[in-house]
Amino acid sequence: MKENRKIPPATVKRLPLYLQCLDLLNEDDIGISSSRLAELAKVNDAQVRRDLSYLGTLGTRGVGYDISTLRNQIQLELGLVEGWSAVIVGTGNLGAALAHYGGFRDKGFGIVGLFDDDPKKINSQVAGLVIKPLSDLEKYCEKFNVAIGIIATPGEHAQGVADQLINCGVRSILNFAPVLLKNTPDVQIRSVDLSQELQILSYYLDRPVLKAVD
Amino acid sequence: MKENRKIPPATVKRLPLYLQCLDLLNEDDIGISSSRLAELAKVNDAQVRRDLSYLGTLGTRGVGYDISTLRNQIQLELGLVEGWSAVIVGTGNLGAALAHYGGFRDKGFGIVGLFDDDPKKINSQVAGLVIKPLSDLEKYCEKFNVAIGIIATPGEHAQGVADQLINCGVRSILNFAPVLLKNTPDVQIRSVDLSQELQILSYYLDRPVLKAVD
DNA sequence: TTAAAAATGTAATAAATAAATACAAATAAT
DNA sequence: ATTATTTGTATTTATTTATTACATTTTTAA
Repeated sequence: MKENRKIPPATVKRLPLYLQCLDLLNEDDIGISSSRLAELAKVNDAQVRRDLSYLGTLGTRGVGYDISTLRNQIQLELGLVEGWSAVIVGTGNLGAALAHYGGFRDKGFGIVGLFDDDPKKINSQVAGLVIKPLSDLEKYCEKFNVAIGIIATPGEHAQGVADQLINCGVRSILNFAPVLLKNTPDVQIRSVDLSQELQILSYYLDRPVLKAVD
Repeated sequence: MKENRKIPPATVKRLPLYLQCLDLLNEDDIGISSSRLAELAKVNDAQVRRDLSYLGTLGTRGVGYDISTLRNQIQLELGLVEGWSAVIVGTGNLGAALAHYGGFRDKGFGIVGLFDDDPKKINSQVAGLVIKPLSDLEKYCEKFNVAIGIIATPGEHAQGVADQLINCGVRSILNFAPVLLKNTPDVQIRSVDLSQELQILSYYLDRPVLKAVD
């Protein structure tokens, strides 16, 4: 059980970034300073130290941080060592892209099931997994102790799918459908809306002076 | 030319959301109050009024907002009526998914080109578009006055592609590659890192009490 | 051995941002 | 004419985020 240290959301968001930056370093580097990491991540060096301090006392004064310790601690804090299982619901182009996406496995997530309700797709394979009907969802969730549901359905089915996932005990949802899902206590929902991202970009298109944040 | 009203980033981020909510309304509804819109978008009603006030005086006191006026003004402000052209670079699963994704066209963005440097892919078709080599990028950007570049390549090619896009006059980039792109003056870069999203979700997995923001 | 340089950890501060409150002004309904 | 509704916005409050500053620790080098 993790301690109940509360890490500010802005910091949580930067932790994966730091992890990414660490991967850019030479294999044989063993230490890194906050200022170097700050440079790679494009943030202030005090910010790096403050962020990392939430994970404990990881560095050595006058020396810096040990890279592998740092990597381990960030992974630990983010919960990347538990080997969470995930399912993908919706196997259109986006669902298929997500199923093929190697970045999930690299970070310790295992895609254990692909679901769709189109009879033409059921039993066909994508990324080495057989597409199953949604009626099999509960069975899978129990069998694999699925923690994360990834929704890649059309908007109109997303809420129904979310309800089913939650019903099967899934506590975290990554939603790619362009809808605002109802939020449920104790269920974490994160949405990525591709079209909204483009719309935001569009606002700044005319305005080279303004600075987009986030 | 748009006025130089500066809209707070948080508001800019909610505008596409309001647009999405308006699409949920009945065809024959003609008006909506800030409180109803707030309910749909799950924000405070004063927040809605404040956000909308950045676009001008759109509502009528005692009455509410005219839906079509609202929709038009938000679209105008976000620059969704200019019909921006976009290209997608990288035609793996994600690139293909993006090419097929209807949400872009719905919002007025036109995908005018698909690029890849894999000789096996060049000249094949995806979503009705012929995949072209990167060497054709400049020609396309001129011909279609491309404003937006969408990067869906592996991480290691992303920076090079970004440089090429910028070189061709593209001022806005939506990056799906898991790398932090160098930022260039007057170029807007927005990144969506699928794996990072999942990592953030993972942090909150154990901690049903904590609240994820953004 | 001592002093200087390098680097972390964190308290304190400052800045930025966002949300909520409150209410005058305008409109509609009765 | 009166009451209810609803916007627009000034003001306040709260929250979050980022920065500064510096004591502390370690290493290096004279």
